[in-house]
Amino acid sequence: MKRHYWLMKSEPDVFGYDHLLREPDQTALWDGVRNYQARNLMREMKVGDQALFYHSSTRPPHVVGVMEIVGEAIPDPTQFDPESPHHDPRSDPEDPRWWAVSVRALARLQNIVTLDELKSNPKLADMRINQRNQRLSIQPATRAEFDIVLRMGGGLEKAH
DNA sequence: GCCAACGTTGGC
DNA sequence: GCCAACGTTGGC
Repeated sequence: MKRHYWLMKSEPDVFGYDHLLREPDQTALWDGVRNYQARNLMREMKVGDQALFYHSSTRPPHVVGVMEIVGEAIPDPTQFDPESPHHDPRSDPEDPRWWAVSVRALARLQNIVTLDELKSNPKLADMRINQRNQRLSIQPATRAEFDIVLRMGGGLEKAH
């Protein structure tokens, strides 16, 4: 079965790579996604897929590490939680609107790869983040792009 | 804090 | 179905 590759954004102040490392088993539900395109992409994810963890809304924006998809999409529980900032009162529990995958931290990059570096590498010109629709919080990547970013980051750190 | 890009909502 | 108004994202 073919493994697919992704880029997933999160604000480090809200939920960064360090937060993921502190979770039990370094595993968390990627909840709170409230964009249909991003949701649809999450529903395509399979166990074993890998994703770049991208820190947005920070200076400089950058790729920080790599995650593995360890659980396919389930209904995002935060949509039904009135206390959650992601609560969606219009979502029907019988037909949930929002879904979330489980991710596990694999390893940090030796060095972060900044958005500027992603932009200035001609081999990454086709990456979504360098194009229209760049704001999508979940983006597909090719294996080649994934590998290039890892190389730009000096490879992965040894397991934590 | 600004604002461009883009998505969603809802009146018509 | 159109599109204006409004909301969100996220780099700068």
